[in-house]
Amino acid sequence: MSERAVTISEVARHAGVAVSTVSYVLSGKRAISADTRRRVLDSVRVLGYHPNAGARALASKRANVIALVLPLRAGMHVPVLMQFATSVVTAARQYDHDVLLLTADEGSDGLRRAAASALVDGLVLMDVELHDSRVPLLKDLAEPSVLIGFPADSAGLTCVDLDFARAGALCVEHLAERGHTEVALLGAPSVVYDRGTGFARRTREGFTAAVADTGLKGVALSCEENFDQVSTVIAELLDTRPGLSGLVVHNEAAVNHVLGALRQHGRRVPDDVAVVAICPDDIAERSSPPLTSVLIPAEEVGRQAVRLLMEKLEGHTVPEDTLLQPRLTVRDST
Amino acid sequence: MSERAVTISEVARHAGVAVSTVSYVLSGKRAISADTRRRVLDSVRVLGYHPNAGARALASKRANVIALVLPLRAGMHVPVLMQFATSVVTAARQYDHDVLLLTADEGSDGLRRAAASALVDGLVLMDVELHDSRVPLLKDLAEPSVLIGFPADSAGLTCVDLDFARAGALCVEHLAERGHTEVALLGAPSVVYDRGTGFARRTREGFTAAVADTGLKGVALSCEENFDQVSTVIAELLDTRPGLSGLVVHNEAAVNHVLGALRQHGRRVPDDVAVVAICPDDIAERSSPPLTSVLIPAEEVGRQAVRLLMEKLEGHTVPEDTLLQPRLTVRDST
DNA sequence: ACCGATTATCGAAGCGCTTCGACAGAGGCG
DNA sequence: CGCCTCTGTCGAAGCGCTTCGATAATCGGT
Repeated sequence: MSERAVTISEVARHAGVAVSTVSYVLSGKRAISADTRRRVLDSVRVLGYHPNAGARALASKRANVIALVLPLRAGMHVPVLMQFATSVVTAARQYDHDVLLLTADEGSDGLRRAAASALVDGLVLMDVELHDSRVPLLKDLAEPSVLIGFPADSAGLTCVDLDFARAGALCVEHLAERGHTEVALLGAPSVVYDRGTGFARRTREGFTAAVADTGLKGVALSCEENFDQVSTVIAELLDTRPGLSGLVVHNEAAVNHVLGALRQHGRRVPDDVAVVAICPDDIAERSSPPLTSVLIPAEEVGRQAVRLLMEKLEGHTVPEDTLLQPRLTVRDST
Repeated sequence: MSERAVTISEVARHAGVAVSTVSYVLSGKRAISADTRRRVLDSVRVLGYHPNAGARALASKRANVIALVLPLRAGMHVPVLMQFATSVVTAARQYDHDVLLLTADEGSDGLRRAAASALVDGLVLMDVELHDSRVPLLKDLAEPSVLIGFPADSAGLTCVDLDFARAGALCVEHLAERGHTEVALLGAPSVVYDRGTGFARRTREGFTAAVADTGLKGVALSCEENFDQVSTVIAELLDTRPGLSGLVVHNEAAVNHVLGALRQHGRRVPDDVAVVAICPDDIAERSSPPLTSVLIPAEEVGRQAVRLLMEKLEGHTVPEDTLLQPRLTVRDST
């Protein structure tokens, strides 16, 4: 156990200056002579001074903490969510902010509490539904917020996400270029569509529209996450659609089951059936064969979300919608 | 955007009492007449008062926030980590605390900063290695901490975890009871063992000891997480050990690959090979066939970690080691 | 050599809360 | 009835920091 915490006044005394001078050295909000600055910084180092977060928050009305609101809903792929979360934390630290983790079980009250108590300066919300109960609250809060994902009506909100519609279309276009004429989308579990989760629906819309545009035959299905169900769906698909030769899989948990089921049914990838996935690179690379895929740029999304939030905290206005363009990486499955 | 935040003095004025009286009503630290209490609570409700977290932290020297230190290392199964994290958050809220999320990229400095600035009152560390660089720092900090997992030398620390050695043994004993005479452990990726992650090694030790105790033949292998490598390992195993009929799998990401590989090699589960997994119930239940398994009681571990931390924050002494007993659920794979 | 502008620093007033000691008033006891 | 003990409430003193306005020192221009 170490001794009592060092305060700013001890630093001031040690450096032979006023408390306010130390504060200005640390914040850089007023000009300070090089000599004084050095003396102060030396004292800070020698004494091991760390500003008290509570005092700072009280005096400056800025906690330097943002909330990350992360409900963990059924059917969501947790590793991807954690990629977002990690990049939010990393980005926040670059702006000298910390991250408070809020989960689902308090519901919207958690947001209200954290905001009203000035625990946090702003909010990043993940796993946004089309009709998300947290959204009305956001407009009520004094604190700025950024959503990762789009609700049905995003007017007045700041939202960031991969352009999933475009991603879905991109997969279809790739298969079309490879000469496939009949394709299928295996999407999220049905519960995710039912809940109205934006990204799942938008991928499906992009897929469907692109199928129409390119003149292919195509069908979009939901896809559960256990092997037997995947195997059944694949069997049916192969059975009822003999012309089918291209598969788009937008379901991280099921993607390996899909490959397993194709193997089980004697289909080779990519010779008999081509597969494009929308999933993180590590999953695509680790599959057998490695999958052609559109990755979800979680790191970039998280970083942008934080950047936008920081802009809003500065009082700047920011674009409402930020859609990141998907990129397709060709591997061995198409 | 809502109006300026309500302060305690506005509540006091509204209720016709002193500021300190409001404080005592809210904290319950002094006796207050029923009548006054009611008036104050009414005013709190009417005005929508939320105490300012910074001011409270400054005056009381308690931030009511704990840090959750969660490095996301390669080879760790993220959904399981998130189960821990979620239960830590939920449990913390029950003690009226919030959770600050710290990740790896700041290293130990993040801990030091959060602790020294009084941002947090205590720490919960996850993903502990046998020789964890964060551990020496902990003994230096004034703030109490609890580890989820055990380092090599846990003396002076408070640690909670599933008794993985016992879990490994339990799986072997179950297979022995079922009459199997030759078994294998498929464990974590080799990088996890190399890093010296406690839970992987302890499971292996428990497995090995139990194999010796029960007089079975057995081998413990590490296990990578892509299908081809799993398939190769399984093939070798079946080839070189014709008597092998029991498998213990301690690798959430590989467990489905193991089943796929057995299927590929024409082995039926459980008729030809019995499989016991150490993994969350949802994975075990969703597999085909549903797996006999020992689950990792993430919710319980997280809850205990928080409970112990809160005890320490109260100044109580707590046991150094808390090992939760594993329980095996029999399903269709053995 | 003097004046106004500029630069560097200081002191003090809060930020909103908790907590300590003080103190009225009520109640119990001899 | 006086004294003492509780109860319930109040006022004030911080907690450690930021920020505002004031002031002293410095400087260039004439």
